[in-house]
Amino acid sequence: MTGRRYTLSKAERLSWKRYIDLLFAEGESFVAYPLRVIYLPVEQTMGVPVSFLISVSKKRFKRAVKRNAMKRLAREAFRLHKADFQDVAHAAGKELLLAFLYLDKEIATYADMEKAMLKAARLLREKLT
RNA sequence: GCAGUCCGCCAGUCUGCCGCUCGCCUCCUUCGGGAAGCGUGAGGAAAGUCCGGGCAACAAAGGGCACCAUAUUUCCUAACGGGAAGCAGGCCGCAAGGUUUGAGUAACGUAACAGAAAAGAACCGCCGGAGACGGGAACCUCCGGUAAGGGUGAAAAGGCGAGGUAAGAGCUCACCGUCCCGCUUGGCAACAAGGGGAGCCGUACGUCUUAUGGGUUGCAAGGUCAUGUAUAUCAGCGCAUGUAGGGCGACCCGUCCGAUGCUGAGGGGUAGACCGCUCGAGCUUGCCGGAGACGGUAAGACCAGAUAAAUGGCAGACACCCGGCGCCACCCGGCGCCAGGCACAGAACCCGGCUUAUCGGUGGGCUGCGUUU
Repeated sequence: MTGRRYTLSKAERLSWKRYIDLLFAEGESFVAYPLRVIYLPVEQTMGVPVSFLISVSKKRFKRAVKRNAMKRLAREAFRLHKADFQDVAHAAGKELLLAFLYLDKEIATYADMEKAMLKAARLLREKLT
């Protein structure tokens, strides 16, 4: 097998209430518009280098279809650039908990989302090194 | 052919790369899982959560009152406040057809503005009589009759014609309308048509009355397993001559109970996992019954089960729609190029409805108008 595999397993999706509470309580945040990123480096617990969640507020998109569309876009962007985040975590010697909150009130395109995700990875690298 | 109307159907398609859910199967495994292959994966409204059920937990002797909902007839259905076909009245349309209302009225209340008056109605008008003088007429005043006419209003005391009268009036008569009937015919029925009788006490809304129905909460229901931490309880050990402390007792003696520590067992239970969970008042096709909603029957297939919540992203091609330009054409229109658009909307326990949102495409029935034979 050559190159990276762009998969996204269940373990990489943050779903445990305990860790979500921990992340929102103790994590630090910055904005890579239209995303707000909340992050928290933790000791080896999850078994994967990076786990994440995406949230789109009901306030900004009333219809479930639009919320889902934004979450899918963000998820795709993360999936295709997951390696960047994994490198950061590896460099810091810890595991990363991440939350992406969508801030805009308008529907974004994939290109916008990809740009935001790359920016987020870059900023995160600066913060942790 | 154009315009309209009703009932249906569809809800972009294909290819490549990357990815997700669940199932089957093979292999690997540090038993957590991982890898390859095959299959599978949103709607007509999945929506709003407005009705009705199933299912679940809890509650519950029986009856009455109150509260809420419903209210023409027959049928359909598991059930419904839903649906089908009717009935009666109103409104819209040339028509096909659409739309809306529908238990009862004994009693009580309200009916703005306008108008004399909103229920036992005289403002104007019409008519008669009386009033000073021989009589008459007009005007005026008073008394009385009159609901035909005027005007107001959403609504004015059955309509219209004739007779009748001082003028009028169902006062009388014909027709129409209304109400009544142990009537006749048709219809399961609401009701319709006919016959006979009555000279004819309005309408809307609310209170009210009658009939029928209604226990509460919802799958975050409810159940199973249960790591870590703390802990009820029990056992053993330790601490005591059974200590500190407490009960009996006025007090002493006595007697009974008995912590705090450690180890183990262990009930409830948090995170989390699993069941509930998807085979069903189901779906597809055919046939039969029915005017229809719908019912019956035969065959076939298994058709989402996610859970910080899968069904997606990127690229390209085609189809469709709208706009612009060019060419062809008498017209309807056709072809090419360019740019843009391609709806409403995402299962969350499951069904039956209702309501609301929706770019567009398409099939059939019927109606009106036009044309041809």
